[in-house]
Order: sequence, then structure tokens, then C-alpha cells
Amino acid sequence: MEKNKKQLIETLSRGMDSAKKLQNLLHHKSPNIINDDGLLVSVDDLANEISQSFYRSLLVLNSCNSGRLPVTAAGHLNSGDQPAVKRRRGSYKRRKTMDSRMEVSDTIEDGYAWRKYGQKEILNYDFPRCYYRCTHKQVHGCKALKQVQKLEDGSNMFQILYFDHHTCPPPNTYSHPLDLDSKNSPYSPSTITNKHIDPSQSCNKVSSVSGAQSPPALAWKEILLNEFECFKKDGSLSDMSLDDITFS
DNA sequence: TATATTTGACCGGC
DNA sequence: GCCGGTCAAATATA
Repeated sequence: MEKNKKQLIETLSRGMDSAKKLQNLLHHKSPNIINDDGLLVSVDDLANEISQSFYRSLLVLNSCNSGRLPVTAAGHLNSGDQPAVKRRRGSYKRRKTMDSRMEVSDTIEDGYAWRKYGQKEILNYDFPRCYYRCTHKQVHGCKALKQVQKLEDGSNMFQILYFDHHTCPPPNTYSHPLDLDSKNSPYSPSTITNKHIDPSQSCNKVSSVSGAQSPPALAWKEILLNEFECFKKDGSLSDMSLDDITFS
């Protein structure tokens, strides 16, 4: 784990470094910048470096988590010898986390790929509540959840409650720079199969996080910081602080 | 055949 | 004991 932690720090540090360079670059409105090695670096290069930082960090975190519980090929937890009778299920903690946000919308679509895992009749509600988790939970360990409740005011509006944050790539805004063979990449568009994704947004894989479509470097920095906080909440970085990450 | 959805059962908080 | 959240087998769909 110590090795993974060091790897994670290095990877995130590189990402932060690239974000800062991108910030400088955008600030000077220059298409390129000379890096420490005297090489010309473009906005694309920096954005790609940041993306790689995220991807590698997630790989490190996933490799840490995979050691905790053995998983069978079918994706089920292998808890050892099971009784012949129905296997006891895990502990279902009723969520108390305040890491949630609510939206009211006329559509349940938000661009992300969600997988429905339950539906429940709720007391005093005419319409059932539907429970969704991120489709990429298995791949990225993405913990994002949402609950959809149709409002009863006849407006055809939905109250949508989101829990936790996506650790998978945002929809329609991400192209993995290492994705040389997209079929082998966890970010391959082929893994995004949710039919609810807006077909008008014809491609989940954009040219790259680059050019005019790039978020400002400041936003990248905020994203990195936000992800860091998420990892800390997970407990993955429980013994780390931001001081462990170097800012150049 | 693989993946997504449905739905009854299970579980813990209140 | 009730109720909301989750699991997982059965079923549907591409």
C-alpha cells in the first residue's frame, strides 16, 4: 500500500503540475509553452497529461481496493464456504451522508450511464421511487447513486436525488489519451450502453479535452482538488493530506 | 450470449 | 414493526 500511495502522490502531483502549466498557458493566451525540459508543450499535451493523471490514479486506487475482498468471475463477493440455504446478504446501512444534492427536472437523463437496481413504492406517494447506480460501478468502482421520484403535481417533473460523485469519466467530454486500443480501455464508448443517453450527443468520445473546449486550468485544479477530497472521504487516502502533493 | 431491468426478499434505522 | 434502501434471482432485450 505504501508503494501505491507513493505512486498515487506522484501521479496526482504530475496532474496538478500540468493543471498549473495549463493555467499559465491560458492566462498568457498562448497556444504553447516551453516546459522544464525545453520542449514545446501544447494545451492538448497538458490536458492529456491531466487526464492521464486521473486515469492512473484511479488504476492505483482500484488495485488497492481489489485486495480487500476476493471477487469471483461472476462479480460476486466470494465469502468462502456458503451454506446450502440462501446466502445471508450484507449489511445495508441506510445512507445518512450529506454528500447529496437534489434536482427537479422534466427528464431523468443527465448524460451519465445509470443502471437501475431497484424500485420501491413509497408511503404517501402515488409513484414509485426508482434507484439507480452508475453503470461503471464494476469498472471504476464509481459510487454515484441517484434516486428518481416523479412529482405528484401533475407537471411530469422528476425529483432527482444524487449521492456521491462519479469517479468515472464525465459523459461526452472525455477521450482517454492512452486509449490506443479503445476496445481494451475501460473508457471505451462501447462500455457506455445506456439507451437513455441523448442520441443527439452522437459520440461519447470527443476529439480530446483540448483547444476551445478545454476547461480553464483553474477548473481542472478544482476538479483535482474535488477528486482528492472524494478519495479522502472514501478512506483511500485516509492518512494523506494535501501537503503530500507537491505544487510546482 | 451478454447485459439490463424487474421484483420479491432481506436488512437495518427509527 | 414499519419503512426505505439494497440485493440478487428471474426475466427481458439487444
